[in-house]
Amino acid sequence: MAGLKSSKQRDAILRNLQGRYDHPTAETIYFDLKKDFPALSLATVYRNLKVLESEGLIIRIPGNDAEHYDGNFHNHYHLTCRHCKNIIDLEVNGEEVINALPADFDGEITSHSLMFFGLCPECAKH
Amino acid sequence: MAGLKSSKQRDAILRNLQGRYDHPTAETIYFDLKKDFPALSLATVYRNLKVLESEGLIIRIPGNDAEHYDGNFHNHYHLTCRHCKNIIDLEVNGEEVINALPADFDGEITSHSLMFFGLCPECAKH
DNA sequence: ATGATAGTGATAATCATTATCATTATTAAG
DNA sequence: CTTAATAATGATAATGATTATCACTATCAT
Repeated sequence: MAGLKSSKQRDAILRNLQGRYDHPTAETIYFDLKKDFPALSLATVYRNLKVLESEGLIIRIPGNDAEHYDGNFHNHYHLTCRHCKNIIDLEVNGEEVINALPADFDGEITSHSLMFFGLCPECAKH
Repeated sequence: MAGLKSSKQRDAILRNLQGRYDHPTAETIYFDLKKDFPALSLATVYRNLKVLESEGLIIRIPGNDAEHYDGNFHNHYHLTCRHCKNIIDLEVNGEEVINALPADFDGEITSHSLMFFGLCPECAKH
């Protein structure tokens, strides 16, 4: 990888993200890792989230307030619930999403992110 | 509409957004409307973009830096180009996107936004 | 071992977005 | 046509997430 040296902090951030199924913000990860790395700096978390994202190891989910991150993106289809404001994972047939693109599109697609808006099953019950 | 009074500024913001096919930020709209409303405040633009969005008249496209807005969303499928950083519209078969949802999903979907990442046709040519 | 360079922690700086507030515009009712 | 209620505005201060900076440390190829 182009000019990247390994770092315990970066590894820990990636492992943290891969070991959970919610979509934390930089700050959430920061407080979480403070237990293992008391000297950890918030700036380091932000820095490495950017690096990990550009390496394609995690994805960024733009939220209303802060950026959220996801380290388990075999599927990255999300629903933001307008009631409880949570961002939940959705199972989606990715094949069909790709097929929705016109055949003559001549750009280059490396990934995609499908975001649904509405109510999560929990809130839909009222 | 619940407790909304009409305002020239809000109308102008909506018309501006509907009359263009790029995806401007609040600031871009602000400078654009300054010509017609010299006294316009940036806060007014931000305020009304929020109102218009919650009324479902425009959509918000989270960008890398600032929020972008779109007033022509018969389709709201976008590609963010990793090279030129532009956000361009894509023609997409929305039917197939909806079909990608599992039949037994019991939440409620009101809208969706499909974002592709990669290179726009222009940048793909190098 | 060592030199080159990427990474870190601390903190200041940035800057998009919000909140506040006195004033003005809009609207419905008398 | 007043008037009272309240939403909207413009100006600006405040907020808060993200970045930049910098002195120092860790990593790694040679």
